[in-house]
Amino acid sequence: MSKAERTRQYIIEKTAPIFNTKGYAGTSLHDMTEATGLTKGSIYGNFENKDEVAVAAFRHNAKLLWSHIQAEVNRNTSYKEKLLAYPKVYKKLFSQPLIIGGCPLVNTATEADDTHPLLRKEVSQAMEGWKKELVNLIEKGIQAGEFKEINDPEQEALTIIATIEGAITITKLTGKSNYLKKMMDALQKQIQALT
Amino acid sequence: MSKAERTRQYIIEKTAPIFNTKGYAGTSLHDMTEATGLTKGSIYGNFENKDEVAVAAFRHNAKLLWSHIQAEVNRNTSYKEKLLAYPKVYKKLFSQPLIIGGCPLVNTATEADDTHPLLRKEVSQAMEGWKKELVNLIEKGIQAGEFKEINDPEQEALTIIATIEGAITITKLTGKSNYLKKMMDALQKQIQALT
DNA sequence: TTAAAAATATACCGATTGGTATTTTTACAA
DNA sequence: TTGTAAAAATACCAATCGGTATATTTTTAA
Repeated sequence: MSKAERTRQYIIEKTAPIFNTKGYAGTSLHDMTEATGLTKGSIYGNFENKDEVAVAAFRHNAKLLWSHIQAEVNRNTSYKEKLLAYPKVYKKLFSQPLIIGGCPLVNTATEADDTHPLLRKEVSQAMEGWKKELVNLIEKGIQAGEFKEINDPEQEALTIIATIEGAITITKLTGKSNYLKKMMDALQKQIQALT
Repeated sequence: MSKAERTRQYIIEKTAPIFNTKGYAGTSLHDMTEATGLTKGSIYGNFENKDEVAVAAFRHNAKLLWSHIQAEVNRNTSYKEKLLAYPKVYKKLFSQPLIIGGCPLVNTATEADDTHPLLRKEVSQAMEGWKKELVNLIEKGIQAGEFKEINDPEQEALTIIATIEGAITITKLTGKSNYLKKMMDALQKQIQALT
């Protein structure tokens, strides 16, 4: 890895938490130089502009969260247990944050949808990927005879995502971790009901 | 209503949609003068600072949404139908937006949680109020014999809110209105299951 | 109708914004 | 070890940021 590649990675890692907490519009170049200890010249030597850093930072955050979830999903063999990995992971995610500032999908989605087409597309693709993964787990679960017949696996997948995303929003806002627990418990029951 | 009071109201009404789409950090004084046709001097003659306008704008948006929902809730007499008013209203809210920029609760919550204590408190109170209202409807429904015994009405209320908030986020992000329909259909089924 | 008060506009402030041209330093291959 | 290319720092830019003191206009009550 060349010096430039290392610096690029370093900038992404240091700025990613800031973009996730302050948002795209709320994060300034000054925030970025402060977090990295580098100068503007250095940052702009490695990135075209703020946009490019923001997109890279989002990808970094999303990848971090995704691999963390996948590790828990892959730990289980049954499709039911694989699905249950989601509420299990998210239940811990508030008290033991993997990524500071909350879920990058929710944060970036709400800010970028009206204002930042590039970032929006990025988040949208991640969201669709997540949905696809859940639909896949549900369909495989049906084929394996674990789940009963479900007319619309996509509906089920979307509802699971919505509950998780909504739960994170509510919990971060109110600061009440028992709210998160209650909602993830409800989600567990919902998944149990698929069998 | 004095001239000042009318202007104050005018500023709130004109800036509220902008704050809801661009966010607090993303809305500039220039945006505000442009939307109102007024000058900075005029705005600052009626408001202390940008914060005060932002809070007033949020309250305006939240009130607009709330009264719209309550109108639909109050149209029904049974508690089940009152609860079903929520998915019914939100199903329409994407194609026929009442407030441009989406749900002010989600938008403001995700931006303000880490950055704007004043606004955060405001949104948090609105969220708790919504939860309280749902818990109330569920408990009354149990008392009236419409719903079966539910150990934790708060859990049910929180999950309903999470599903709605998550659904809005996903739909606004992807732009797919059939996603919203599917999730609200699922929510309807969930409410039906309470009986 | 008029004069004081209230509301609005004008003109300005320093600080910060994102971004860049140029110089200096550092990395690295020969 | 040294020369050169790459990377980083410095110094700067115009534009915009939120905010304010002051001047002007418009309400509004007498």
